[in-house]
Amino acid sequence: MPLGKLAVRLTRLPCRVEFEMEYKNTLNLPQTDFPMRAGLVQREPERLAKWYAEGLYEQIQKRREGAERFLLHDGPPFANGDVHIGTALNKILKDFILKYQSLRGKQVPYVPGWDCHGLPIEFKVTQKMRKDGNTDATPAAIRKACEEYALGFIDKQREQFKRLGVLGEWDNPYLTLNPDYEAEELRLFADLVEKGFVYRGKKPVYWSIPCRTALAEAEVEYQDHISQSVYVKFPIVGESNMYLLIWTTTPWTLPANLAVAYNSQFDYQLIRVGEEAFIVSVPLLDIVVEKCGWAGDFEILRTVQGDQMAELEYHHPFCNRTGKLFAGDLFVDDSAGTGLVHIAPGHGQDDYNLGRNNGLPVYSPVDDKGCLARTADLPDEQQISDDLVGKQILSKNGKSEANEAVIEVLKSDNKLAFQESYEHSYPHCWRSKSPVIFRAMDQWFVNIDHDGFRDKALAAIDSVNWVPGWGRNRIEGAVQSRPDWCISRQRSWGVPIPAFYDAQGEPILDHRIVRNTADLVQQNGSNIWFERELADLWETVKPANWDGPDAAGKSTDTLDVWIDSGSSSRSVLMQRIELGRPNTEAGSPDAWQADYYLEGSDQHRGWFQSSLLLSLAGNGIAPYRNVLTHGFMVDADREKISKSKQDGGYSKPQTAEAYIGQYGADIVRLWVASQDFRNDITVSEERIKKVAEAYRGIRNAFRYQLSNLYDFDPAKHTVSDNDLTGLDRWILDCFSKVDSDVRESYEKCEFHIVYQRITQFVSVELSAVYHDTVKDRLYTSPSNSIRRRSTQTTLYRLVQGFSKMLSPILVFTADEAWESIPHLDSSCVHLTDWDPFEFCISDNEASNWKAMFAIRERIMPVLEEARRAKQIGKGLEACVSLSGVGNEFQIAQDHHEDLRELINVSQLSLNEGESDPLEIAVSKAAGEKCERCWRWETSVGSHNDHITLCSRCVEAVS
RNA sequence: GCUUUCGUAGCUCAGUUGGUUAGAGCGAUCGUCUUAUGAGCGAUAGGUCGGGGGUUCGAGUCCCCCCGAGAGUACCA
Repeated sequence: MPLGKLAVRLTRLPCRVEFEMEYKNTLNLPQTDFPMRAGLVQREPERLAKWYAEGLYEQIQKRREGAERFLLHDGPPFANGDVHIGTALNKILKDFILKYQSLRGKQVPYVPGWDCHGLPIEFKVTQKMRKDGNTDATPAAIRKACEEYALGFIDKQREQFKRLGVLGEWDNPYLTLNPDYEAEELRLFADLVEKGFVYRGKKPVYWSIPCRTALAEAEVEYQDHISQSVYVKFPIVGESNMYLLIWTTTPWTLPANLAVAYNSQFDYQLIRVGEEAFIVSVPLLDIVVEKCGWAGDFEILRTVQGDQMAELEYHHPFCNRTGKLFAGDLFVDDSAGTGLVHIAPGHGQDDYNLGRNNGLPVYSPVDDKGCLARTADLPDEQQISDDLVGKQILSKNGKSEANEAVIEVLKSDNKLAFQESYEHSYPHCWRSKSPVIFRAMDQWFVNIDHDGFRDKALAAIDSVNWVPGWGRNRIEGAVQSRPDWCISRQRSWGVPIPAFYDAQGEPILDHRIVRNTADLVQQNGSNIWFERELADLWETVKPANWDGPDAAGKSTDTLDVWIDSGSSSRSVLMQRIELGRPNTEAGSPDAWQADYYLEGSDQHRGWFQSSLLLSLAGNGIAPYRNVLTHGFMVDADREKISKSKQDGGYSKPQTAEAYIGQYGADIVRLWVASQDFRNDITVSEERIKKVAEAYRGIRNAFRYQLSNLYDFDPAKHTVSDNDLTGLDRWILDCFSKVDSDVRESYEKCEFHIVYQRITQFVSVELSAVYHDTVKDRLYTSPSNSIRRRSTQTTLYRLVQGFSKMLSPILVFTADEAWESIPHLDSSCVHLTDWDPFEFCISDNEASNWKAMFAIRERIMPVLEEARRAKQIGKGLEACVSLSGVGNEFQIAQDHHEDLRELINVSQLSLNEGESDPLEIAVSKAAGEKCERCWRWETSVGSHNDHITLCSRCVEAVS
C-alpha cells in the first residue's frame, strides 16, 4: 500500500465511525411497517373484526354481481361439540376453493349449514335430563331442550369457523331445524310417497338398545367385539340321540330359531360319539371334532348328501316346536362352524330372506328394551319359558344376561357341545358405542329397487365427476349393495313422519297429508306435530275429499337424519336465490345443481349417498356435478401414543381452537394446503412446525419486497417492460410461469402443489437469487436511477401477484401485505381480481439466462473453495476470472455485468482463451472495499472528497 | 372374511406413454456474512423407491404374492 494513502487514512481514523454513519444514511435501506414477526394469534382477530365491521363478504358478493356463479354446497356438520380439527380441515379446503374462484372473477356465494336433529343431540340432552331427575319429559319438552342445545352449539361453532378466516353467510346459514327447511324436506318426502318409494315393512334392522331406536347403515361403526361362540345340539325328529350340530356366536338369537340352513353342495357325515350321533359337514369335520374334544373317540357312520338334508326335521333345543332344514347355498360356507346354520328370520338379513322364501314368520322375540320376550307371532306354548323372559341382551362387563341364560338352559339339558370366546369385528351404535342387534320390527322403508331406481342411481353416479376417482367405486359399491333404506326412528328429536294409524292399527301415509303437514310445519315448526292433539291434527291435515279410514292414532316416529341433510339440495339449493344461477331456465338442473360437494371420504355412504338418492328420487338428477373427497385427520404417531399411554400417556388436542390458539389460522391453513388431502392428513407437532418455518420464508419475502417500495410511486416511477433490466425481466418471466402453474393447481384443487410451487419458488428463485442479487442496486444506486426503479417496478408487480396467489390460503397475511403496498386502489386483497400474470421473455433471452445460471452453478463451488481457504469471506471480496472460447464465453462477454451481478462478486474478468468449458479462477478482488457499497473497487481512494468511496458511490452521494 | 386406497430421503411432495447415475423444497450438519438480522448466502450428508417374485434389452412405473397402514362392508350362522 502506498505510504501516502495510508497516511491519509490514518489521519481520518478517529472520524471513521462518523463517516460510516454518514454514508450509511445515503443508502436506500429498506423501510417498512410490515413486521417480521407475524403475531398471528393476536393480530388475526383484529383483522377479522375489521372485515366483519366492513361487511367484507357482502362487498365481495357485490363486486361480482352478474358474474358467472360458482356453487359449492356446504355439507352440514352436527351442531354438537366444539369444532374438531378435521371439521376445520373441511371448512378450510372449501374456503380455498371459494376464495380462489371468487378472486378469479366468479360470483361465489357460500351458505354454511348445520345438521341439527338426531341422536347425537337427543342422547346428550336426555342424558342430562336423567341426571337432573327428569325421567318422564314429553317429546315436545325433549325437543325444546334439543333445539336450545343445538342453537347453543351453532353459535359456538359459528365463531370457531369464522376464526378460521372462512367467509360466508354466517348470519343466515341453513339449519335443518328451520321450519322452512323442514317443510321442504317434508314436501320432498311427499314426492317419494306419491311416487311409491315408501313402504312399511317388518324386517331386521339395526337396533341400538341404549338409544332404543332403529339405525341406518351410516349410523353403525365396526369395532372389535367378543362374542360367545357355541356349538348346539338340535335333536332330529324321529331319532333318539341323533342331532344336527349348529354353530352360533349369538346364543340369544336361539329362541328365535325357526330353521336350519345347509349347503346342498356339501357332503355331511353322521358321526357317532359315545351314545350320541351328530351331523356335521365334511369340510369342517376335523375342526369340530377337535374343538368338541372327540378326536380319536368318534366313528363315521355314514355320509349324507347335501340335497338329502331337506328331508330332515328337528326339535328346537329348548322351545316346544320343530323346524325344517333349507338350502342356503348363498351364505352357508365352510370357513368356520359346522356347515349347519341356525336361522332366525327376525335377526338377520340372510335369515330373513330364507324365511321369506320358505314362508316362515318374521319372529323376533325381543322387546324395545333389548330383553327376550314373547310375541304374538307364535303360539305362547311354542315360545320361551318364563326363566328366559326379560333377560337383557346387551352385555355389561362382557356378560350378556340373555346369552348366559340361554347357555345355561342348553347346558342343563346337555345340548351344548362346545363353547368359546370369539373375537371379531361387529357393528356398534355410533352414539352409545355399544353393539347393535339385528331385530325385525315394523319400520318405514324407502324401496331402493322401486321402478328401477337402483340402476338409475348407478347411472347418475356415472354422470358425476368424482375426485379422486376411487370415490366412484366407493359410492357405486355402497349403492349396489345397500338394502332398502330404513327411514323411521323411534326418537323425538327429528322431523316427524306424518303418518297416522287407523282403528285397526294399519298405517295411513298419504302424500296429500304429508304436503298439508308440510304447510303446517312451515308456519309453526315441526313441534306442532307433537303438541297438537290427534283429532285436531287430523282435521287440519286431512285432505278435503278423504275417503279412507279415519285416524285413531298418530305416528311418533321421526325421519332418519340422513333424510334431513340429504334433502338439502331441495331445501337449500332450490330455495335460496343467491345459490341459484340466474339466466338459466327456471327449475332446470342448471339453475340449482351445485358445482361442488366436498366432504370426507366417509360421506360416500353418508351425505353423498343420501343427497344423491333423494335428489334423484325427487328431482330426477344428481344434486352435484363434482364431488371431492378428503381423507381423515390421522395422528402421525398413533402407535407411539398408544404405547406411551401405558407410561402415563398424553392426548393430542382434537379441537380446531387448540391449534388456532397456538399457531394462528394462517399457519393451520397453510398446513392444510401443504398436504395432499386426498390421502389422510397427518397431524403432528413436527409437521406444523415445518409449515410455520415455510410461513416465515413467505413472510420474509413479503417483507423484503414491501420494505423496498417505500419510495416507489408507480405513477411516476414505473419502468416500461423493454427498459427493465435483464434480471428483472428474468424474474418476471419466472413468476408468470409460477402464476400459471399455481392457477392450474388451484383449478384442480391440488393445493399441496400450490404450496410446493410457491415455497420452492420463494426459497430458490426469489430469496437466494433475485432478492439477494438485487439488494445492491436497491440500496446503493441513486434512489431515482432507472436501475433501481426498474427493480422496484418489478417488486411492485411481484408483491401484488404474490399476495393474490396466496390470499386463498393465507387469508390474513396476504391481506396484511396487501395493505402495505403503496398506492393501491383496492384496500383489501380479497376485493381484487386475479388476472393471469402476463410476462414473457424471448427464447433467446431465456436461453442466455439459462447459460448464465449454468455458469453460476459452476462458479459457486470455486468460490466456496476460496472461502474455505480463507482467501475470501463474502463474495464481494472476490474477483472471478473466466477464460475460454465458444458460445458460453460469448454469452458471458455479452452480459458481462449481468453475470457479475448474478454471482455477486465485485469483479468478473473475462479472458479469451482455449478452454471450453470455461476455466474458472478466483482471486482476491483488486482495489479496496468501498465503505458505502462494500464492493471492492480500484477507484476507492481516488476521490479526495470521499476518500473511502468508489466512483459510483461518489456519484450517488453527490 | 370380502372390497378398496395407500406405502419414494427426518418432513411434505414431484417422478410424464416403462428409458441414463431416482429429483425438489424444508429440516439437520458444517461454513459464511453482519446493509432483510428471532434474518440473508453457500456447502455437505440422507433413499435396496414397504418386501419378494415375474414380464422386459430395461421396472419407482406393468403383473402376481406377501407385509404394514387407512377406509368401506358382511349373512362371522
